[in-house]
Amino acid sequence: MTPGSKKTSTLAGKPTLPGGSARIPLTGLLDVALEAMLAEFRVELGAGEFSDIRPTHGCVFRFVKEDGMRLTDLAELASITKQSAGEIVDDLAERGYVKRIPDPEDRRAKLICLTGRGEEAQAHGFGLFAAVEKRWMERYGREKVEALRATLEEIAATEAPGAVPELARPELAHV
Amino acid sequence: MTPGSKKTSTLAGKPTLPGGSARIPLTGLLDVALEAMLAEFRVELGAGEFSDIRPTHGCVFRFVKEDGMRLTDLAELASITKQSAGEIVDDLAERGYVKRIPDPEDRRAKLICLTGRGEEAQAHGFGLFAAVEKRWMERYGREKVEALRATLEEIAATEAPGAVPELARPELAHV
DNA sequence: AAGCCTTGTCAGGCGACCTGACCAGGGCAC
DNA sequence: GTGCCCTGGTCAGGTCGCCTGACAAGGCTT
Repeated sequence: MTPGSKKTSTLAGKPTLPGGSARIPLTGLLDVALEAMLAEFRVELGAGEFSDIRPTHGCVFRFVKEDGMRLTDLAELASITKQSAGEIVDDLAERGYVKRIPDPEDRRAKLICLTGRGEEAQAHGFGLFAAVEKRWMERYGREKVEALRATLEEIAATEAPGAVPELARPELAHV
Repeated sequence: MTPGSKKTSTLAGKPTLPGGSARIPLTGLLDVALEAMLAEFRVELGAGEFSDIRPTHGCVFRFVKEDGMRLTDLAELASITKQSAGEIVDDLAERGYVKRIPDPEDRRAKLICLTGRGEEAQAHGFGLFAAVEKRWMERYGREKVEALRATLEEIAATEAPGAVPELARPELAHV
């Protein structure tokens, strides 16, 4: 395995305990699955038109609202400081994926919005994620992957309702 | 959500697509579940006797073999460079969790071994992981968590057989 | 208008990785 | 045996993604 294949969230698991009867911690399994999926995603993202998008940029595409969002709110959602968020947004702005427009309601604030190219990139990335998931259904069975998703959706809605808003509000799930 | 609650693997998901019908990428769900579990683990680890163990150290406890392991092999398993692995091992050695003993078969090499305290820490961490999983069974239902584990074990055995050796060799699973 | 919160930026620092260069020891070919 | 190349580990230096601290500009309350 090549270094640079992205860090594995450490402390995440441990194969065998001296006794021999050990189960691998669930965290280790989640980590392996996550990294494997992300690896496929990154390969495809890197091969396409939007290859200058780095993992760090993800928080913007992941959380920014359609009609723009303040830096402070973005930082809050992404669980990073506003300084870090600002840096990421700067970078994405230089690359033409987002722009800052003045917030009409507060002259201190700016709304971070995707540009046209930004929306293309978002849709592209989203499509890649869907493609990877489809491939995994073929690889492991549709039912298994769907059951996996269902359980994880329940967990995510409980553990991080802020990060997955529509799961926390079921009435929006069938729009 | 406080910054410092550990980075969320970015690029991992995105709630709603302009259209509205979006599914959150599986990566985003895996990420939320993983981070939530690790958060519980870290709180408990930080509260106990082994609070000086940092996430980075995990790769050692996760991968080191009972009878020792060469740095190069550890680095390979953990998907990091041997330089990075060396730094981590240094740190853990200063804290008394591992020691390097000369490899009898190759005078260039040293075997990285857990000390007594290291083994205690490993067992402790392992116990914490089991406790978190048990709590999740109570929270989400035993069957769901077990199904989750079963699917993830299959995925892990396929995607990263090296990192989860005994899953890749089913004959060892029932020792 | 005074004082106190916010919004976002500037400056500086740190941890966890990386690449490149290197030495000591091993494993051949000859 | 003596070159010669390969491998295990270390030293040096750099990058990236995040952090804390300090602060100016604008809003809100009294």
